[in-house]
Amino acid sequence: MSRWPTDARERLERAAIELFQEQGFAATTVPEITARAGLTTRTFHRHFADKREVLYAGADASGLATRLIADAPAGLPPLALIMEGLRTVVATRFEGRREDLRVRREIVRSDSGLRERDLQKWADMSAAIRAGFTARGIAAMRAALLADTAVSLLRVSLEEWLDHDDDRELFEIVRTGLDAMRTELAAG
Amino acid sequence: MSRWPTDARERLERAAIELFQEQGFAATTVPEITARAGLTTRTFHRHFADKREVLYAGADASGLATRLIADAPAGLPPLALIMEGLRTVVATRFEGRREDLRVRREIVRSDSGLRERDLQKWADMSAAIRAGFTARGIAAMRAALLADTAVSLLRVSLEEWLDHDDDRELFEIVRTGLDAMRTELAAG
DNA sequence: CGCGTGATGACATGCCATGTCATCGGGTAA
DNA sequence: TTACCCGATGACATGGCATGTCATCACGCG
Repeated sequence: MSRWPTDARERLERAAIELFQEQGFAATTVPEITARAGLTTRTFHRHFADKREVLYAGADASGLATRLIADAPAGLPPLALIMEGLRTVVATRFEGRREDLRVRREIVRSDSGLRERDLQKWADMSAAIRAGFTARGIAAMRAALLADTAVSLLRVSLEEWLDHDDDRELFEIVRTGLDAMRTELAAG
Repeated sequence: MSRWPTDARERLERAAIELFQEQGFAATTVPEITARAGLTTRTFHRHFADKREVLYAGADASGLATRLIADAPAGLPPLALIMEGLRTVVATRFEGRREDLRVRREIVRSDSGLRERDLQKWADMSAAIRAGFTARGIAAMRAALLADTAVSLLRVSLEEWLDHDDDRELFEIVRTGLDAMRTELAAG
């Protein structure tokens, strides 16, 4: 055992999300969070770069994307790789967490700073995918377009999934989105 | 004539960008900017919501996108509308400003907060396009995917254009990008 | 000629983020 | 066992951003 309970980070995270739900993100101060967690402000910023980052603790979709691309069979075409990757991401990070994700989405929507941070996280994921593709020898611009397409597909599908309450599976929506893009681009 | 020179906003903008180039964004304080412009901090925040926003004064690509979609002929297919819109945006906002845009890009790249703000601006543009499409009767998810595709095309092409120094025109790169996406999606 | 209006200045405040140093328990090696 | 190092936290201080509030003052309008 350590001198302090070892779950400081988790306590801060729980306290923060509770307070965000109770009072809103902007109305919650860092001292309030640390008071509820029994810690100090300085310690909060040792665990999280800023007040927004606490909402993304343990997310790291970029790391997962990097691994999935690196581990994919060499011959797999990029688009197939993307769909396989999205299937895994959906299964491990989204499926079964719909209510939790709705709560988080409401908090993010309520604050402009959080919306910007959210965009940054998606951009990080896109950058990771792009890097994975360039590492596989795909040209820069093609890799960037593929990465953006993958992220857009996932993000738009996620919104659709959270908006509605039917029992469509998220990945099914992703596949529908891909078909939509296909016909859109083929037609023009 | 007014009591004060009427160009307060422009003076602030010029002073800010000068200082950002001289010392960097983070190292420049709002009082420094206002001192150079001969104004006060409070006045700065009357013209710009925050220190980052000064870099996007008079940009408003979202407004342009909204107008372009609203004014487009009713029968025009979405993808054709996008390419026509991108041609206009490129011509009126980007073409001929390559060096200026490179300077701004360097400033944005240097600061994480600015990178997030930049993403927000692109997201605003995507939202404007999406709204324009839904107003034309296109279903929500299809509109969102189209909007993201348009913005991604523009953004990736812009990066390519700024990265290189040949005399390829920006819109030519956009067209190449569209072709790349087409073959990508058709192949898989 | 007096008054409203709009832009600015002056002042104060709350909070975020961060640098620095002290403290203290636990693990490690001699 | 003991002495020492390490890592996590507390305590304190500081700089800067963003914003609320009220006063000031020229201009134009009736």
